Order: sequence, then C-alpha cells, then structure tokens
Amino acid sequence: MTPIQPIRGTRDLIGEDIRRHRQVIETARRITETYGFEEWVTPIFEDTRVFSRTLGDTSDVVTKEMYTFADRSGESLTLRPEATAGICRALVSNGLTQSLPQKIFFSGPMFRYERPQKGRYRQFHQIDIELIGRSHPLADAEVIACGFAILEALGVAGEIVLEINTLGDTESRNAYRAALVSYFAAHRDALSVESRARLERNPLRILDSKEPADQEILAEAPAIGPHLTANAAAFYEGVKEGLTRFGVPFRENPRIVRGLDYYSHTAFEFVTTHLGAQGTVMAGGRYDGLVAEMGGPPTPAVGWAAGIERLAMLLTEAPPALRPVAVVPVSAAVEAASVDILRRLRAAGIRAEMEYQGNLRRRMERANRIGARAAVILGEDDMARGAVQLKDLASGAQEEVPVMELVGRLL
RNA sequence: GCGGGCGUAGCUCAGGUGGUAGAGCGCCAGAUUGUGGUUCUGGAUGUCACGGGUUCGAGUCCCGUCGCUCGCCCCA
Repeated sequence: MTPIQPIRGTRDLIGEDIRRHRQVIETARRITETYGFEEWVTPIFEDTRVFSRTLGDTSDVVTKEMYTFADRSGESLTLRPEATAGICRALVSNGLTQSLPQKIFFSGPMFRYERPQKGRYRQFHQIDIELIGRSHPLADAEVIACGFAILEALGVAGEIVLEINTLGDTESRNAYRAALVSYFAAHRDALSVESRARLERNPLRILDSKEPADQEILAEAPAIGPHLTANAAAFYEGVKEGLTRFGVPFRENPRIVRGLDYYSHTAFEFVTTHLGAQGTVMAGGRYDGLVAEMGGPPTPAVGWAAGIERLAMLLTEAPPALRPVAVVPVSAAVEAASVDILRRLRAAGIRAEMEYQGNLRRRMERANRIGARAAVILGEDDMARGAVQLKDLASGAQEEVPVMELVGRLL
C-alpha cells in the first residue's frame, strides 16, 4: 500500500527540529515576559471577515493565499494567515479596549497557500508581540528593542541588521503616494510589467521591487521625507531616539514598505543574508487603524511577527536533548525495587528511564543508545545492602552508592 | 501562479553509451548468560517517487503526475 504523504508545505517537527523550534519560542516567552508582555492564545480559525476586512482587498494574502472553507453550517471560516487581526478581534471581543495598554505575546501556527520554499511552508509558525493602546514613539522603540533582545538571546543578532522606515501618517502617505504615482507614471514604459500593475493598485510596493528593470528608476524615485507632516517627522525622530536609548543599532532604509493596508508610521525589518530569498526574519510596524477596522474604538498599536522556522534555521547548533539516567535491574527479582528507584528519581525532577526487556548487556546498550549520562545498576546483592551501582557512562567509572544518597548524587 | 535542478535501502549517496540493483552509516543477530561505547563475524534492507510509452529487455531513453529543492512572485 502506498503510504500517505504529508500535505505539501507541511512538515513534522521531530528530534532536533522540535528542539530548535522550542528554543525559539521559549526564549521569546522568557524575554517578552521581562518586557511586561503577557501571552495570549487565540483560535486557529476565525470568521473569514476578521482577515478580509482588515488585510485589504489588494493583498495577495486575501486574494489567493488563504485557507478558506465553509463549515457544516455554511459559515465561512479561515485558517489564520497572520496573528495581528485575530489579536485585535480578541481585544474587541473581550472588551479590553477599556483596559489599555495591552502588551501581548503570541506564538502558534499560521497558514498560507504559497509555493513552499526554503524557510517558507504552508503551515508555518510565528512568534508575535503587540503593544496596543499607546501612540508614543517609545512604544515603537520598546517593541523593536524587545525583538532585538530575543535575537540576541538566540545568538543570531550578529548576523542580522535592523532596517527601519516611516510610512508617515495618512496625510503624509497620501501626499507621498501622489508624488510616487506621478514620478512612476512619467517612467511608465521603463517599468516592469509587475510594477506597472502595482502603479494602479499599490504604488508603494514598487519601492521594494527586485526587478532589474525597475532598479534604475527606483534609484531616482522621490523619498518620503519631504512629504512628511511635521507631526509624522517628529514621530519618526522620536522612534530613532528611542532606539538609540534602548541600545538597538539600526539602519534607515526608505524602501521598506508594507503589503497590508493598516500600517502607518514605523515600519521595520530584521534582515539576514544567510537565508537566501527569505531573508526577513522579523518584521512589523505601527498599525493605528486596525482595531477600529475590527469594530473597536480608534486605538493605536505597534507590533511585529517573526518566522520561527527561519529563526530556528539560524541557530548555529540545536539545543541538545536532555540526557536521562538509566535504571538497570540485573534480574527480574529486583524489578520492583528498580521501579521504586525510578519513581524516586523522577519525583526529584531527574529525567530517568528504565528498559523493560532484555538481559543486562542489552539494557546497558540501550542506556548508551538513549544518551544516558549515568546508569543506576541494581543487583540482588546490592539490594540486600540498600545500595546501587552508579556508573558514569562517559568515564566508565562505577561505584557503590547507598539508595538514600542516590538522588543527591544525580542532581 | 511562473522558471531551473532533483527523486535509488531508515540516512548520505554510487550505479559511462539500456542487459533483472550496490557502498558507507544505521538496524538485527552472534563473539560476550552481572556491564554499554571500541573491535570482529554474519544477516535483512528496496514496487529504483507514481503512471504510461519506446524496446527482445528500462534505475538508465521519452511523456505525464506527485513530491522535494533553488529562484521569481508574495509576506508578519
């Protein structure tokens, strides 16, 4: 019979893969806690409108990448393609717009129907933080600083660069968009086909085109700076000052834009050159318009998301598996006593295992195979003395230890 | 959605020009019935991704499908 294959773009996390994955999540959980973020868990699927209403009609995520289906009652549901929309829905659903600010840490699976590639899967996983209810530039700086701290704790910050930009407020962005459209329209014939299409739908996106045909035109394209309102310019300065104060190095990149419509002001990406085309490892920005889109009051917010798979790939070495202690009864007569020892070790928080079958040699082999750091060998004569043989499996040294002292020796 | 590369044992891979499948690692057993790792000996690896075609004969050539991978696209 032909074995059933895993769904395209999904993968099993086993062994080293899950240890890397956990390392990312647990590091993020620990660091975000010190920054005052609290973990939320929201449903993996939502009413389709949670995403269609907020992500914008022009985004590819909504138009062709969502896993959308009707449930048995005919309601349209969607497996979440990103975290922020669901978090904002939860904020409104739980009446928490009355209890601001909220600082949220989040991690879990996301789903997008994309062509799989290195670091890109159809079920992928993100860590995400959101700071909702503060419009001060220090909020942006703190959110970015927290992300940077996680990258540092993972030991990958050295190969990653933070790039930031501002999209301005609505007034700034409209003025800038108009300037871009008139500039690109004047060079329309030289633009790539894709970029000509974007000119109608989403002209800002032309800025991060990788088409060689566009590069020359982009080099001379107007920057947003002159179009920023005084407020927007001051806000951007405030964010940069804040980053300096938090000790986060950054580089300004006027080409950073956002594909989703609800962003304003700060946009940023942590980028590495180590992952080929999928080089953005953590990205986010300010989205002051989103909570209102979800039916709540106008509420400022800033956050980021990061791909766990990509971070896991950047970890230079996988965290090692926890090495157990192997309990080895020499004969069936001491099996019950061995289980007592097993229980005693586990109750003390020591990872301990016992093989159920095979002779002594077989069980010692097994102890070695599971990477045990030590073997606790119990024979009938040992039991009579209230002792065990404790063998260090690295050095091979073995000595007799009274059962009462065993836990202390292994902690 | 578009383009390139690749699918042979559990893993990593070898198999000029077509002639019924191999290595290393790992696995199992023994040397060794109260002591693992090292060593030695023996053993099993398999619809050659799947389906069709060409041929006396296909792992090898052709077509299709599926999957993986790299890039494009897209993206927190």
